[in-house]
Amino acid sequence: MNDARFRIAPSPTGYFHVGGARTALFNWALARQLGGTFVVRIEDTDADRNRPEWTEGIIEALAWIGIKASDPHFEGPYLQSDYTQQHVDAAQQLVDAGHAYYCDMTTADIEARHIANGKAEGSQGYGGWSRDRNLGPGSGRVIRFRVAEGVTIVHDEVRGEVEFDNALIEDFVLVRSNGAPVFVLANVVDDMHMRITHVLRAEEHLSNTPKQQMLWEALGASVPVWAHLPLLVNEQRKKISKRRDKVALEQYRAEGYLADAMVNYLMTLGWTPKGDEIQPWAQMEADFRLEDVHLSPAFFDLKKLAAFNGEYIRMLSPHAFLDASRPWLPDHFDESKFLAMAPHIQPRCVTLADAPGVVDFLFLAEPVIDRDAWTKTFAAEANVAILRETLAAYEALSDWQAESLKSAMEVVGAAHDLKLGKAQAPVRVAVSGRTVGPPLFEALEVLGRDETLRRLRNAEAALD
RNA sequence: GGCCCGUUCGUCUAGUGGCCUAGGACACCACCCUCUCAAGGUGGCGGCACGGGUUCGAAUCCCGUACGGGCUACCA
Repeated sequence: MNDARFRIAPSPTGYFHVGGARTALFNWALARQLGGTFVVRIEDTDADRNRPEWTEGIIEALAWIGIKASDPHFEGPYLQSDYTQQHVDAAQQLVDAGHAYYCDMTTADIEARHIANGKAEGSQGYGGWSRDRNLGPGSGRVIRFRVAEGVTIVHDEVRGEVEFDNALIEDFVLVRSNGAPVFVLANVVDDMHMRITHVLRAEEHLSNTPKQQMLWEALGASVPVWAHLPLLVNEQRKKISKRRDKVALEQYRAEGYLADAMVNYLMTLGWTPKGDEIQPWAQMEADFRLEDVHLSPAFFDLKKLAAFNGEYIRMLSPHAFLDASRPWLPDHFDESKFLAMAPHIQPRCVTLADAPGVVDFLFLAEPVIDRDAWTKTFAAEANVAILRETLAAYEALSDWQAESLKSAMEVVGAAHDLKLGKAQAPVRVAVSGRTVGPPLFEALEVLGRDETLRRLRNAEAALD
């Protein structure tokens, strides 16, 4: 394990954001590729958003996408709230060194001062009015950072050099009047204490990077490698958010997306795998480079995700497919039947949740009849006749193989001058209740002679 | 409003001055295959935001404009 240390710093919100998952994956790929460490720090300083079980949820979500707490490269989770004293101490250190000062002005005071200075109501920015008042600690007082003059240049591994004019950065709050440290401070102090060397995070943080860089320097440390990743946006080109979009990783999992498909798709958001875009994790982990990360936002495209998922479902072995599908399957069913049909089910699924719909008729005591399909199919007299004739032919069949079932039906169809495509319809509806489904004769073979004949007789009786 | 970032087919992208008549994938359309539906195969549709430079030559470099987004809290 070398000195390269990466981190993700999610705030506990009750779910794990797909954007956070993408950031985690990029960090994880690099940490492992470089032989470094990936640390997880839960940023729970906002007391309103803090539930112990949410941390567990984050760890579980990470494990699902392959970031296992048991991996030697994994470290944590740490809770930011455990380090509050360090944050406060750092703020005091900054005050002592003259990099920060106390201020007793409230938001209303600042607003009033703006108006008194002839500025418009709602004017923004704090004028550094308490800078030289030499206030000491006291109730209702915050600690603000004294922003020096000049410019701050952020060296970003993906965006190059980004320059910020310090004059445009107000003396920001480090510690609230209630004594609670603010995000920028806590984030930097923790990163320093955890010896973080690489900060890869979403682009939304680029704007407060100069503030953080000033803190690193004022605290006497050398800044980490910065890398701001392109935002994940929706069709409106806005940052995907809980309010507007489906962002919970857990929800995709619950809907039947495979972890491998999700991981592969997430990796393509802001980076392009070498060669085919469908790639095993090990390959992407080896190929990932910060310099290849894209600059423009990535649209989180559900259709593309679905395509990836379908692709991954088709790659599964029958047994792996069965295991993955279990949560969506009935409590009791004939696994050998499912396994026999698996190669026919897989190409018909976009998510694992689609699996039961394709083959449930094989396991149910009675097929669920789609009334429209039934009515439409048997409105044709010929179809009723075909059903009867097929039943008779099947009763007389000496074996029960897909090939024989197919041949027998071809004979019946030919008598009506119909191709198989048309002739199979009434039997499919009678047995499965639907007009669409897996290959019929293979399904009948799996369903078995007795059950098939029983359903055909039931259908015949229902038509009388 | 200010600051910052970005801009190649509908979407994700390849492309780092000549290999570009701009390649691939998803989506869409057509055809083929086919027992339905899928899957698969073949083909098609479709793009360098705009305007100026630089250069023998620009999607690639520079400037401007437009558009989109992010940030602008005693949220994280």
